[in-house]
Amino acid sequence: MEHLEEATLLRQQGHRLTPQRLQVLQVVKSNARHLTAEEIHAAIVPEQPYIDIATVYRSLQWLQAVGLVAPINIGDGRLRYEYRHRGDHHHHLICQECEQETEIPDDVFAMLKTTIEERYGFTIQLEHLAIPGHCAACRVVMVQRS
Amino acid sequence: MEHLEEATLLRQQGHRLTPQRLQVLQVVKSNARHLTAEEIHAAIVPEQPYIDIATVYRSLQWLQAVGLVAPINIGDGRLRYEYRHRGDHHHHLICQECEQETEIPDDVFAMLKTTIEERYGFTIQLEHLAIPGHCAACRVVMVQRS
DNA sequence: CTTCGTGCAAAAGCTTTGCAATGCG
DNA sequence: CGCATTGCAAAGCTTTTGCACGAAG
Repeated sequence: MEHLEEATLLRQQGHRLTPQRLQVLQVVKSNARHLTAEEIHAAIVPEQPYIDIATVYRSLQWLQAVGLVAPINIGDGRLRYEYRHRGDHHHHLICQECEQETEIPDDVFAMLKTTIEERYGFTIQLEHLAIPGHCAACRVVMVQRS
Repeated sequence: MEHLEEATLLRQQGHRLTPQRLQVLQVVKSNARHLTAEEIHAAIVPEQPYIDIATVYRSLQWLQAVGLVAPINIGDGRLRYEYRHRGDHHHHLICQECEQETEIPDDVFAMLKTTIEERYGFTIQLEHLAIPGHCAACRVVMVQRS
C-alpha cells in the first residue's frame, strides 16, 4: 500500500483508515478515466483478493462524505467516480465515439450561468456536468465514413 | 381512449397500435412533469387495471424508436420520459429544492457550443440536458432560512 | 390468418443491507 | 479493548427477457 498524502490528514481528523479505503482512493486517484465500482473492484483484486464489491461501494460512499471523490453520471446506467482535488470544480466532454474524456474548467460556463440567471431567474449549481459529443479526431473518422 | 393526433400517422407508417401504447403516449404527452416508468404505469392502472409494467417499458422503448418520447436521466437512478414535439430540442432547469422543471430552448447553448468548439475542437451534441440549481422562489426561501 | 404485442413470472444488473467476525486506533 | 469496518450472503430496485396466449391488421 502506497502512503497517500491525504492519509495523515484523515487520521488526524479522527477517520478510521483501512487498507480497503486507501486502496479504493488510490485507484480512483491514479486513474485518468472515470471508473465504475466494478472496475475499481477489479483493479484492487490483484493486490487484495478478498476485497468485496460491497466494501468498494461503502468506501466510495465514505470517500464522498469526506469530500475526496465525487460520483458522475454519464447516463449509461451505472455511476462512475472521480477524484476531487481540493474544492476543484470541473466538467467533462465525453466523446460518444471513443469515450475519451476531456476535462474543462468551470469558468467555461460563466457566460451560460449569467444568461440563465438573467433570463430565467434560475441559479445554476453545477457540481459536475458530463457533456456528450464528438472529439476532433472522431469527427474526422465519421466524415470519412460517410 | 382518446384519439391522439399521431395515431393515424403511425398507422399509415405501418406501426401496430395498441391501447397500451396509446395510453402510455397519452400519459407522457399530457403530463407536465417528467415521469418514471413506474409513475406512468400507476397513472394508467385506473383505466387499464391489467397493464403490466413490462408493457410500459416496452411501449416506452417503442415510442423512443418512433421518436415520440425521449428518456432523460437526472441522476437519481431511474429514467424519466418526456414527450418530444416534432424534432424539438430543448433542455430543462431542475430546481433541487422544489423539483420544478423549467424548459429552456436549445439556442441558450449556442455560445457555449461555439466556445467549446473553438477551445477544445469538440462538437457538443446535446440531446437533452437537465441542469440542476435553484429557482428564484426557492432561493428566497433559502435565504430566509439562513 | 399471420404476426407482433401483451401479461405473467422469472431473471438480470447495479447497489444496499444484516450480521457475525475482524482489525483499527 | 471497544467500536467501526469488513466479508459474505441475501435482499432491493429498476429494467429486461422468455414464453404462451391474445389481439391487430
